[in-house]
Amino acid sequence: MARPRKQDEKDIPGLAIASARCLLEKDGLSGVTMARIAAAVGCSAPALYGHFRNRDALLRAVHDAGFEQLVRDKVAVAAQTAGDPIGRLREGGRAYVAFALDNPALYHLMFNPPPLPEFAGNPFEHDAGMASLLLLRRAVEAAQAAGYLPAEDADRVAFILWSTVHGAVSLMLQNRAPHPAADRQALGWQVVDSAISLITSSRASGPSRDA
Amino acid sequence: MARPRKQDEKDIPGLAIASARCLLEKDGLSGVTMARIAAAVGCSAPALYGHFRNRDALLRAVHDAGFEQLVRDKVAVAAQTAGDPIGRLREGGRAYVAFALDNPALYHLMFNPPPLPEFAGNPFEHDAGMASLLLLRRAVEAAQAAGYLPAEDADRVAFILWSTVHGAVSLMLQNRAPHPAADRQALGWQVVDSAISLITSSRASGPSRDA
DNA sequence: CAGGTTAAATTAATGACGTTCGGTTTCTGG
DNA sequence: CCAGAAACCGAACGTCATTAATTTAACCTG
Repeated sequence: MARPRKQDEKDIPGLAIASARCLLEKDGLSGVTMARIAAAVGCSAPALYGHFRNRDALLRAVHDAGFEQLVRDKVAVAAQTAGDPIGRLREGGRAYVAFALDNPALYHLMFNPPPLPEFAGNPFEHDAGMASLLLLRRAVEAAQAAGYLPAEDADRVAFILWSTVHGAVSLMLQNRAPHPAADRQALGWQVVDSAISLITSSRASGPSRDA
Repeated sequence: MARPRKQDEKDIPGLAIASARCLLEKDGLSGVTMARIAAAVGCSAPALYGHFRNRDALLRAVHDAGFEQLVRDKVAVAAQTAGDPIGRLREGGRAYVAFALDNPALYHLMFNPPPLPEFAGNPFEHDAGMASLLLLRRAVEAAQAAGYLPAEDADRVAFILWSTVHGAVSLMLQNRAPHPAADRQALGWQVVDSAISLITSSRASGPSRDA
């Protein structure tokens, strides 16, 4: 019972991430213990330390895997909305809402990641979440090419759109939306539409901000 | 060394909440341990259990205290903006941004509260956060009385405004805003102004949503 | 004012968890 | 076939939240 035979090799990193994600949705973050992950993988807890520096690093890997799936979802939407920048923004936003509502605990982890001292110096470079912002910025730039918000900074517009939708699903996942029992997806879609109206209403008149 | 003399009585609940809040901003959530809180209060760790059911309950008290301060801040703003609904929304939003940026760890706790099984059945009734939403809704209703967004549901508009600003400060506090080194307060104010433009741009034409 | 009950702490103990250590088995390169 | 590296396990350690047993002060009740 030490090193396994080659035929018995297991993909411990992959299984650990998948098991942790499963435990996360089932029992919440505090239910994700090294011992339980190991039991689900079929190894001992110390074996996980051969593949992840510590528990936070494993959770960070789950976090990254979540963003990778989110990016995949958004790329799939983008492929179906070529030539329609506003439609792409709308469908991308709806995919985002669906992802958050389908994976609430994972979404929570993605936006409340464990602090990683090794990356503290430059979180921007190592954060998988920024890839998803890049996709959004490209969609905003496409909308600008179609005549919307011509004078605005695409990064800033993308940030505001992301803020609105992220804020809404965050509040919904904590039962802080009005009428908590009501249909969450419908509310999420309304928020997406309101955010997009910030852009669509701009074609006739310039933005009305004053800062 | 058991029960203290009356002259030595301490306000353990109050001191514990204040100490926990101080530790929270200094060392993060994982630095807030019962032993450290007790040391700061000047008592032993088990003594805290006479005033709080467990650590989560103590953190929930910190969470509630944070919302109480936030509401105080917003009430102070409201007192200075009587008769100017749009100005009240703008200044209220700026006060919100300032609170979040001044108390980042507390803000994080307020919007990622520990799960309380005893209140799981009806979080709406027991959540101090909802009081702050009520203030916002009143401001929206005042704006509607002044002719903005006449046909919209005030709850829904308030939720969207809150979502936008909350989402933006949440992302900023995690270094997920563009240009992370730039002035955060300025970006927060821009977001507030953009959100308010959703309302101000509505007086001429109705909302352009389609859901 | 004596004596018993309650209240509010204390120290000690328990149990779960993350993590490290030492040893054992298997793989790999010569 | 053999040395060394790699991968894993069981046991052990330290920290932390929480509970148990105990002590002392305050509060009645006569």
